Amino acid sequence: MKIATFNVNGIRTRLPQLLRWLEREQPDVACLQELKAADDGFPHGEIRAAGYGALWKGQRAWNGVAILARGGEPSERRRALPGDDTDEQGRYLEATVQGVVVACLYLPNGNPQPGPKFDYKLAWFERLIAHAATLVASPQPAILCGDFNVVPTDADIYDPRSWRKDALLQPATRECWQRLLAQGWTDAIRQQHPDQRIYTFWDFFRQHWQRDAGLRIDHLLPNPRLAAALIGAGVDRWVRGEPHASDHAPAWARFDLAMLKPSRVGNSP
DNA sequence: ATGGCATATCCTATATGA
Repeated sequence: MKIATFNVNGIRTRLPQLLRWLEREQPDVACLQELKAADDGFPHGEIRAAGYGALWKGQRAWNGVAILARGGEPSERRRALPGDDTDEQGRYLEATVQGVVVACLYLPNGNPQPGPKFDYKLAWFERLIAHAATLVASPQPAILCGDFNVVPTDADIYDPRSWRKDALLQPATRECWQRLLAQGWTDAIRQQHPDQRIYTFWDFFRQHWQRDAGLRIDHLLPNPRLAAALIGAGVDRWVRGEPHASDHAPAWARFDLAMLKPSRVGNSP
């Protein structure tokens, strides 16, 4: 089972690129972020025609997340993080696909920092950590994937010097990331490639893509039960080099679900 | 400190992104 995450940066503008990627890479699950479209602007017909069932939480102009499932329909579990009923932003969606709990998230950017946007980022992160605690120890396989807007270490960026004040590299941001992983989540790409420079985002400025000056901010975190079946991870870099590309490339992890022993939950004793 | 580019909408101007 190949699970992928892709910040499309506008799903209507990016639809041709998205469909080409789905056709070529055939992910079983695709978590999308930054739809930048309201619910009724989601191109459900085209995505269904490409062979994918979909759940989405839209928002006009900004944010917005979706979960696509190849050859089936994701089964919805939640449409927002718990912990703040006043938070209207479309940044979280959770569903079950083929028995795997898939959380699609778009963590706030947080710039400029310090300031209210950075406060919102950290508060959102705390809500994620609290909710993730309920998923990590589950006997059910689960995975958190999305645009975390976190550069975990200085090995995850081409050169940290000009980014030191950025919200993505702040010690407080990285401390939240460490605390999340300490629950037992596995950073799939880093686990599979401990020493490689791997990026998922290259901004549109200063020829950063052409110079491979990127950041690793899109992540896939399986819980211990699912991590036992992890057999590969990577980034579909070719997508970033396409005409009219998003500034992110899709990241993915592959699991051999046959490796999982039967769960005690939902099975006869 | 600013801007480089790209996307969105209240679209020839402004907010947001990372």
